[in-house]
Amino acid sequence: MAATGDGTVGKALDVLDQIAAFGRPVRFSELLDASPYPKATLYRLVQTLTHQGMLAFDPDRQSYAPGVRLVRLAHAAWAQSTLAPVARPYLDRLSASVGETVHLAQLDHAQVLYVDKRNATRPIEMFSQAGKIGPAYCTGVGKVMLAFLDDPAQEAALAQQSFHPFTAHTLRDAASLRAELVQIRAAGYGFDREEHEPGIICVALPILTTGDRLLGALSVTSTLRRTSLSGLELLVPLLRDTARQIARDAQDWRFPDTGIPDTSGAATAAPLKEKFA
Amino acid sequence: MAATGDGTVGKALDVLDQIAAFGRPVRFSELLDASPYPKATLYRLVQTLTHQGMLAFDPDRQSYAPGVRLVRLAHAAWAQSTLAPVARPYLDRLSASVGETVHLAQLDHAQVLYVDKRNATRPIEMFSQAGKIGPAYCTGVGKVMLAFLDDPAQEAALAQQSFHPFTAHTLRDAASLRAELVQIRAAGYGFDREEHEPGIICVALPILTTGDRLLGALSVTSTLRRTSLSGLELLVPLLRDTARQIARDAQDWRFPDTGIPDTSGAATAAPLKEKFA
DNA sequence: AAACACGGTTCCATATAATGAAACTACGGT
DNA sequence: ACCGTAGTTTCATTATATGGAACCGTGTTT
Repeated sequence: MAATGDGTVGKALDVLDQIAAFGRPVRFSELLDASPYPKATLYRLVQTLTHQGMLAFDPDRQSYAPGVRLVRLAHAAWAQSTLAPVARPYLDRLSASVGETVHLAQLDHAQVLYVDKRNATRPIEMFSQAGKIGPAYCTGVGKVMLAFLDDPAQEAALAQQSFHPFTAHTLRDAASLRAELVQIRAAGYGFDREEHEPGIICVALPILTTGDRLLGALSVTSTLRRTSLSGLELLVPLLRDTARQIARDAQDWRFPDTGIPDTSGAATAAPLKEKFA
Repeated sequence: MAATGDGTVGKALDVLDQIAAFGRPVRFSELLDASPYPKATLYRLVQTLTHQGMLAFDPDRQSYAPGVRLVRLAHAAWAQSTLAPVARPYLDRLSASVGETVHLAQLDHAQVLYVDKRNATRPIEMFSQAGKIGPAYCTGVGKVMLAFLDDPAQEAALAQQSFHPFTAHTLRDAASLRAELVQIRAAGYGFDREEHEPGIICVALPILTTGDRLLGALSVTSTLRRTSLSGLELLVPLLRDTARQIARDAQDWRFPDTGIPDTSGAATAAPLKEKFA
């Protein structure tokens, strides 16, 4: 984690992460126990974040949770900095044609970050699932993305995997994972062989630019009751097409007119430019 | 906007907001033009944010956009600090029974923040996703929420409305809005009469605690081609039930055991507690 | 009831980090 | 080679964050 180090802002964001990691509202003292910062400092950081709407304080429960301002900000992030908006129509199409759960993921801090998803039955596009993170070493999308990282990045990422044994099939160490990554790289796709949840399997492909830079990954998930690894493997050509199309669009992805000085209609850019005593 | 004022962190978050508001990647100089901060200061703020993953820098385009770390953080915020997780099953049920677009919203800085959504079975393409914000004075959920704010809060919120005339039906000023809010408060529900988009109408209800504290709002949206205001009005009883159920659940909403000292299994809380020279 | 412990909040002298004017560098154009 | 624009670094100054300790309010123990 490249975190702490950039002054006060870094510390504040640390605290924010820490609170988010709890996954539930936390009391100040709980935070303090787990924090490297002294009481008064932590207190002020939390105050500032709360005041800024990055944290929400529940007076009843006397506890802090990530605030709604994050949801607002994240929408912008999701719409601009993830593959989701580009990939959307392709995911829809893919989802319609395979009828199974489809995931779109990117790599973030050596972890899998799901940025979009299609359920077998119902299409829902937002971060009820998008925004969720998962382990890289035991998911289809995770392994595939690791496989297509360049060597230094891959090593760095491997070093950060926890290798928690979720199932009997979970890879146990960096060595076996490394071996599989080689295979994945050669094949161009990979599987999750019940490594994360028993009975759940998936096939995944990387989304690569023409220059082989890793953008993300795509997967179709199912259960052993419904299909098999070789069944999923039949989807590879379709997935490969989809991935390629997404990659192509992602490269073309230009945002409207950075030249024209934005004399459009409604409020787009922020006002600001006032004094700030 | 309660923003600027809390030191460096406040400024950094200002900048983040500003960038998010652009809605597209921005160059440093564009930012500078719209920023109250001097070059060097802004530069360092942006650097810090980028280094922290709150911003993403695209070297090709030489521009900044909100970063993926926000998506991760927002997932936690969405799951913990919005009505969405509580309301989910009720929205599903409502959506299934009315077959029209359903929105769940909360109020954030006098604006509407959509926190969840169900698409119509025959979807109409329009705005909105979770995390998206919208105006309060010309949407069903917005007006309904304003109506059930207590007086000082309502006045504060009214003062922040822009009254941009989206359509011929958009309310033009605080006076006419205030008049309608009184009616809405009396009726217990409100409409959007093509005030935001031509042809689009909706009926909305507040979600209130037993103590009449405003939690959020719920709406069903449709088009004039498919139904009418009186058609939508027929849904009010169903919506009222749904809103009440959500409110009830939201109040019961207790998070697991703030008492037990968390000696559970996997990695939940953050590590930290290391030195930070 | 007094003493205590605990979570939370405020103080204040000090250390540290942020500031911003100006100087500098890297490009792209001419 | 020259200029202009966009982005980056420097450095003395100033403002801000820091954190040990004291303080407050509330619930608990003796």
